Amino acid sequence: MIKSVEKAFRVLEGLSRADGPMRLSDIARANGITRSNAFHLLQTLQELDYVRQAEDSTLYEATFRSFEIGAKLLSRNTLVAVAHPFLLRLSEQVPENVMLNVRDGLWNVVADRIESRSVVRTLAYLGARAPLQSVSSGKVLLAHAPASVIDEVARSLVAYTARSITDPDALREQLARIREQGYAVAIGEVNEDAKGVASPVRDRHGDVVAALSIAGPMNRLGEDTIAHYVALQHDTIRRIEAAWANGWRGDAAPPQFPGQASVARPSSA
Amino acid sequence: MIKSVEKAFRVLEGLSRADGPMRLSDIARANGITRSNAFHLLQTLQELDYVRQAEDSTLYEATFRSFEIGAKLLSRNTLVAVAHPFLLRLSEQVPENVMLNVRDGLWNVVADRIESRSVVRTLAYLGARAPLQSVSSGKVLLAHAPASVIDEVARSLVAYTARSITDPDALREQLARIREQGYAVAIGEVNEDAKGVASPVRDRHGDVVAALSIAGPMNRLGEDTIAHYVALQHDTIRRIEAAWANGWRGDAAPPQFPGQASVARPSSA
DNA sequence: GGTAGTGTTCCAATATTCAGAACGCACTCC
DNA sequence: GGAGTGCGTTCTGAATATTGGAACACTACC
Repeated sequence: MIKSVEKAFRVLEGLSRADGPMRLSDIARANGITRSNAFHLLQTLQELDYVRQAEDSTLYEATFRSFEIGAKLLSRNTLVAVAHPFLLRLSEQVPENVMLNVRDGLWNVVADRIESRSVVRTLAYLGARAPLQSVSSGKVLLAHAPASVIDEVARSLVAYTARSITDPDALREQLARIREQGYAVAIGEVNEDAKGVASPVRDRHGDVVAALSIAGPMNRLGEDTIAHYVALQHDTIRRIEAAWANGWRGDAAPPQFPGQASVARPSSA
Repeated sequence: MIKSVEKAFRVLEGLSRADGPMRLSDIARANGITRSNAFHLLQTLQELDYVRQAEDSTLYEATFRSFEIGAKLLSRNTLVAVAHPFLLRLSEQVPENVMLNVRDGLWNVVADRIESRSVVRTLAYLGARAPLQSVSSGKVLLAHAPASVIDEVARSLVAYTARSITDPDALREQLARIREQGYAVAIGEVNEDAKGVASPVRDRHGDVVAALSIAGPMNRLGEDTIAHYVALQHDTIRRIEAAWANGWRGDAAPPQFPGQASVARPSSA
């Protein structure tokens, strides 16, 4: 573990989480490092363009460059591009957030999302992470994940709310049921008032690569509604899979500009 | 400039740009470092959860964690959240990509985007960066940026295509016109076949904080169409500004999970 | 079964990084 | 107005963290 690298990322993460530009001293304090150390780290991050000093001020803030790394990752994911219009269509038929989720290690990540037009809605920011076992889409992804992943999750179950699953066997049973019925439901396992339904999206080999989910406040998602949403999801997924299988290969590489994350050339060879 | 930090970011950027998992040796070569050095860097990034070894393989790939940093940045931007539904509405009236852009230093960044349903469309992945002077939204943002920013851009004009602006005075003139007429057009200045229109979005103080843009293939965007789109944009922007000014304060903080980018506590105080 | 390449481990040497002190500056509070 | 506090930044020397190279076990390919 290279220490300075760890510190740099911690500092950057801290800045991205802050709700405004931060002072050097506070950054140093928050990360338990000296001011001069923080200064060096920030200067480096600044040269790399991940951090900027707010205009004519000495405060530091994160730039959107870090967004670029992750976004590039997503744009490579042709599924997200293919699915987007279908999500839109689905979103028009449903007064809740519609999301496309992928598994990232032991996490559920929101890869795309259409916000509901309702005023009351659940939180679902793009890129949001949640433990696999605690959200509906995560359960779907987990149910179809390699055994090693399931084992690891089962080994480390923690309760986030009263409804969280904590018994490994109960989890495995639930996953089996999800595989059988083709969808998963999560009720207030992360957020007390939230409820969600999710169904698996498969690639042409039949492997589950994503989960389409609909989530909203508990009281709007009764049993009948859920059943209706599952039907809508399966219908949408059928279309997505067809469009994807139809050889849609994604856009060509986006244009590159100088200074934009260029690869260092090997100096010798 | 802390070298190990720089290398770490270069490696991560490289991985995010690659179109699949990479081998250690190739990573080392691509960054001009030794294998053992690359190994240490990757191991660190792995512990920090920015990099993962593809299942039962020795290949390395970037995780979506980097996406999280950037996404958090965006989610903090309440404008993006407020504007999203309005972008959707606009997108229904227009067969092109609809984008919300913000300025990040000297770059135009796509902060939100609704993809067009048309088959032929321009590239617009979320988080994409382009030089300010070369895209329509960037021109709008530049036109309303502090003088220091304009100066810096004017000082370093480079031609990306034949149509790129290279004369500083011409640029300033164009910016003045943009401020006057309330919108900007860019024609094939980045991508030969692409054309875009953009208009400024202001906060309650009247400062320009974003640009709403519509972009598509050249042949679909004639003069009349442009005029029509500008009208639609201004209409949409009026609604966005109203909704935003109406004290919409964004969602509460999203739930946090352990292990998720936790802040190191100061050890002493 | 040799050769070439790999990912990984180990070690020692030194270049790199860091803590601390020092400085000028902007504030605040008497 | 002047002492005092806390700031961002610079500098320096000490030492530690980082790095390159050699070595290893493995695999893949002739």
